[in-house]
Parts: sequence; C-alpha cells; structure tokens
Amino acid sequence: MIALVDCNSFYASCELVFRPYLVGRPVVVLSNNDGCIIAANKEAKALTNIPMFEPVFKIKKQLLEHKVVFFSSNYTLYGEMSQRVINILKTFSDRVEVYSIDESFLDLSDIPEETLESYAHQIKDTILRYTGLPVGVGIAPTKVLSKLANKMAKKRPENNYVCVIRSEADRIEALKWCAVKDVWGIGKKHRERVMNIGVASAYDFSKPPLAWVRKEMTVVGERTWRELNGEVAMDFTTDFKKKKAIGTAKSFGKKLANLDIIEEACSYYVGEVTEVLRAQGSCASALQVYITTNYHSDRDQQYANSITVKLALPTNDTFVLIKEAKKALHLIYKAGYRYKKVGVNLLGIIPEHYVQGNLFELPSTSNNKLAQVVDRLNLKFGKSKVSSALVGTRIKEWELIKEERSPRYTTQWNEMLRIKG
DNA sequence: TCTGGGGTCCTAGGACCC
DNA sequence: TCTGGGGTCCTAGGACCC
Repeated sequence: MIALVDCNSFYASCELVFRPYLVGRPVVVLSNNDGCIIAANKEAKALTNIPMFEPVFKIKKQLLEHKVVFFSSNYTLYGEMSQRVINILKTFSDRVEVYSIDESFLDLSDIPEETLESYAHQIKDTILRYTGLPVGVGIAPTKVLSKLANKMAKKRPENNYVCVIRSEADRIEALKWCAVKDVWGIGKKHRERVMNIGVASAYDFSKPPLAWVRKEMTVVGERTWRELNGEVAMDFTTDFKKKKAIGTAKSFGKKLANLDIIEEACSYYVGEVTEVLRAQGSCASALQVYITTNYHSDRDQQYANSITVKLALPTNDTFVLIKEAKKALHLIYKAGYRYKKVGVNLLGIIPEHYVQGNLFELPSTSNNKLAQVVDRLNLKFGKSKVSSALVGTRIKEWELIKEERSPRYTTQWNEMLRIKG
C-alpha cells in the first residue's frame, strides 16, 4: 500500500505556525512581486469572491473588506519547514518518495493492513505536534488512488484527514465520488476530450477501452487509467532526483528598457541556477536565455525572444556561464521595448565526472576551489551574499517586490521568533 | 501602477548515419 | 521497367503537475 501525505494549504500553514494569533482568520500567500494569490487557508478559500491565482490588484477591495491577512512568499521558510516534515516521514517508512515541496509518497507495504488507518493518524498527529503543520493522509494500492484517497481525506469532514482505499468496494465508491477533473494527471485539455464522450466521474473514466485512452491521451493517460483500475503502473523511487533542467525567470519589480540593467539581472539569475547545478554535482551543456515584455499590457509594444546556445564544453563555472549568457542576451535584446522579465535555463545537464574534454580543451577545473568557497559563504551568510562582479550593483533597480515577507524564522539567527518573558 | 515560478514527460518530425 | 530498411539524436510543442 502507498500513502500520500500532503500538507494542507502548505504556504499559508507555514506562516500560521509562527503567528498563531491569526488562526481562524483568512490568510493568503502571494506570488513573487506580490502579483497573484498562490496559497490560501480554508478560511480564505471559503470567501468565494477571492479566487486563487487572481491578480491581487483586481481584488484588493474584497481582501480589505474581509480583513484578509496577506504574506509575500518566503521560500526559505517553506523549504526548511518542508525538510522537517520529510525527516519525520522517514521515521514512518524506509521508502519515501518526495514528490513536491508539500507532498510525499510512502511505501507502507510492511504495515499490517488492518492497522493502516491508525498508522495514518499517527503520522498526521506526529507532524502536527512536531512542526505545527496540518496534513492529510490518503492510502491505497496505487499512486493515483492514493492521491484520490488524500482528496477524500480532506474533503469529507467525517474522514478527519485520513482515508484508506482497501477493498474493491472502497475503490468503486471513491471513483464514483471523484469528478474526472480532479483525477491526478487529467488536465484541462484531456478533461474536455473525455467529457465529450460522456465521462463525468473518475469511475466513468475507468470504463472506456484502454486502446481509446492510449490513442487520445498517450501513454500518460494509459497509466492513469490502469492505476485507477487498481493496477500499479507508475514507478516508486526513493532516489534523489537530479534535475534535468534548472531555470529561473522572475518578473522585474518594474519594467526595464536598458540592456545593462537587464544584463545584471540575467547574470544574477545565472549565479543562482549555477549554484543549484553545483550542489547536485552536475554540469550544463547548453544555456537558454529569454526576455519578454509585459504580455498583459495593451499599451506596450510586445516582443519576446529566446536563444539556446550549446557550450563548447559542459561546465558549472559561474563566470563562464555569465559570459555566455550575456553574449546570448545581446543577440536577442532589441532596443525600444520595456521588458518585464528575463529568464535563464540550464539544459543538457550531466554529472560533473562525465565531462569530456575535446581536441582543443580540457574540462575546466581552475575555478572549482573558488566556487566551493563562494557556495559555502552563501550557505552560511545568505543567498547571493557573494557573487561575481559581473552581476553588478544595481539590484534595487530590478529586484522583485516583497512587501509583506515574514521573517526567515528557521534559518536566520537574527530573524528568529521572539517570545516575551 | 499592478497579472507567478519551477519543473517533468511524451510525441512527431527533421536531420543524419550505415 | 526497376530506387531500401533500420536506426539515433535533437528540437519544438503539447500536456500536465505543484
């Protein structure tokens, strides 16, 4: 049996852990630049005129009216809280697959079936006690069914955040309960396609012939279909998954026209992604850079372009990558536009020790010591405290807006929670 | 004024190889 | 008269997820 443990309204819950006096009030967390709502606790979700992913400026009035509390996103805090939850989960199973920042699959095949439900409650209660975070636990024979069980655990009050799909009758009941749009792996496009042939529930989707599903929805849909029918069709892996692409792209705090400032932002992002690259012991063999104007604006002239450059030798050297990124940026930048975003992507990622020299060059190792020192300093003193001078000093002119960011309670000594004695 | 960011996997088609 | 068959690698685009 497989359990899916999922934190409830994760980002909002993280904020509430350190502000218990806000419990019971609607709380939302905003995206970078404080642009959209990306997380909401159940009190905020209950306010129907405050939809998720809505731009904040459009619903500012409603937010104030309902006294909604909002936070800028604080990924340092969320990442560290996530790690605490994962550490606890590892005491409940030797096989934990970390699926996302707030979700993990656990292999529970060693747990006697009749005790699964109480085991799930134990997991839930322990996480709440040790971290302050509420979670839901769904247990079933396949991943897709455990996702579904998790949904039932949270949506049906009588379940009290735990649900086990064990018997065939449980499975049928769950499938009939779940709308097809809520099935993990069926998105907007496929939903429309299956609804055209009269499929409304997960149960309906488990009925059409497999050949039809395969033809319309590729092998991905086939796996979903099989797993809904109780057959294991997805791998379970506990391996640390090295990233196959590492990218970052953030909107600027304001629109920018000048190449030299955009260049600085671009270089800064290269510094960030290259650090992630080194942390997983990899090199990139290609680099992609893209820029875009604000496509939401009717008034601005629109332009967007991207370029991918293959590197002569795969590398994780920040200085080399910044130089390449700048060259690439010059090729796609056009004067006369007000840009909103620049992004970089590292592609063709391979293990460091696979890098092969070519006829004219050996793999570069000259900067390794320097990179190690820089990475250590940044780990200790905070992100990007030390960076290449190519990044420049005008960060204030492009950095994102985070007006309501909470303190990094768990990772910075000087931002720890203070309790009056 | 103001509209997120970071990923994965799959398929089709083109270019190329022997 | 008659012009193959089997394969790899790469990229772009689509679909999906949190």
